[in-house]
Amino acid sequence: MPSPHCLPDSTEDLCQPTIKQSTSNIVDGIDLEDIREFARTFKVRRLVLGLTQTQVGQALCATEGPAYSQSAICRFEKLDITPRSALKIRPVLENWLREAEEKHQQGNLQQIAGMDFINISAIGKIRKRRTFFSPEALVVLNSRFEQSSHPSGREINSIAQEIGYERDVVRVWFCNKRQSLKHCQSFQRSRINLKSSDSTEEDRNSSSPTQP
Amino acid sequence: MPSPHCLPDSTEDLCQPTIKQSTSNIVDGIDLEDIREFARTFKVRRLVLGLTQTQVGQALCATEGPAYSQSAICRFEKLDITPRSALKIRPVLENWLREAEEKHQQGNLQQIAGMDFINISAIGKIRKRRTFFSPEALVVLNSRFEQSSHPSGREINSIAQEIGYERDVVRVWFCNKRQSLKHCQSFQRSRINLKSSDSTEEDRNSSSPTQP
DNA sequence: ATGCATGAGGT
DNA sequence: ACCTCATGCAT
DNA sequence: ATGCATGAGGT
DNA sequence: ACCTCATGCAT
Repeated sequence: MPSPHCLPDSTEDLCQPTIKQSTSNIVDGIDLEDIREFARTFKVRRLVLGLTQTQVGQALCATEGPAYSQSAICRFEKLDITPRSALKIRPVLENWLREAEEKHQQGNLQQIAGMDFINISAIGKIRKRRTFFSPEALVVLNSRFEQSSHPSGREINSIAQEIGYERDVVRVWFCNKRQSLKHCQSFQRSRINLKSSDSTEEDRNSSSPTQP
Repeated sequence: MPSPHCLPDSTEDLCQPTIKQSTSNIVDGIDLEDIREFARTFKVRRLVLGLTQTQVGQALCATEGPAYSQSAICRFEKLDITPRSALKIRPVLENWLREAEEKHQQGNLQQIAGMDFINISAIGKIRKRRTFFSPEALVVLNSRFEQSSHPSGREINSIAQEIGYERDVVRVWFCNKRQSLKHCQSFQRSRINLKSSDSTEEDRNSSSPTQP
């Protein structure tokens, strides 16, 4: 398990970079380059089979082992996941792909993708409807986040009241915001690149937005 | 040429839908299904060659015929273009692909992608730096756009002043906003779908955002 | 492809 | 009662 | 992949 | 002087 609590309010630092953003080739004894190559060929072979990410996800539901959603497959192909996650998903996709290609060799063109599901939901708890924040609310949320990424309970109450959304929805927004920021380490990395020799253009066009 | 001026301020209507969003199979005598299939196999074969969209774009620069940027290739593969555009790009990609695969059959693995360009810019006019609008400015712009998608010269002046950006940058924002909206026709199309029979849940969770 | 929601596991 | 992390649903 | 910029062609 | 449309650059 990695160390906990490594976001000390400065918008810097990172815990679990995604593979895509990692520059090194081996992390925690995991060969990232190997995973990168598999992700690439997986995508090619999936497309050759003529299948969408959604279809693969449905097909996985029909197998014995663990299943993954379209979202997970999308993130795997983009390498938008931590090495640890990739290590879990990879064998599942690998095994499924092998079997799918075998069936394809024979003529079972129909049997590869899972049947179109008759969405058997309506079982168990109903999931809360997704909240959409208005642009105005997002302005407030983001500016509050810049002030403090870990607002206290009282602060959350006040923010929720200000923008007119449920308290818990605001709390979760901060959780998700923190989580997504962790995957954004590559922010401002290679800056000293080769450019035009003079700095004239650099000065001429200040990118400061407020200048009425 | 299609009819001009078909955005009568109601956020409805559409002139040039993209192929992706078109539901019919033939438009203006162009076989969309045919283009869809080519786009799919183009992507597969590009990936089999191990090339990125960027590399294809660079390779096209090295050929005689017309060249296209990575952006154009991306939009073609996603079918995020009008049928008319697709008809222009398609033969270019088709010819390039054939030649690339021939070279690949022989062993010229290196010669397929264009050489890494030593970006010979700094010739001719310098392009204006891209403007980034702050979330606050976007809130204003979008609300003004809802009021009127074709603000007069005076109105543009006043908006520019209000948000503190150059007048022309604001004008162009409205142009681009109108343009991108045209490609968004599929907004609210299939609404009468099969759902849970009762309407209880429909009422319980009003999606109106402001409810403090 | 991505933003909000869930749930397991932890303090 | 909060958090993180992996992951999914619905867009 | 996508938002702002450019330029051709048009009123 | 405005517009649309196709397209590119830089993110």
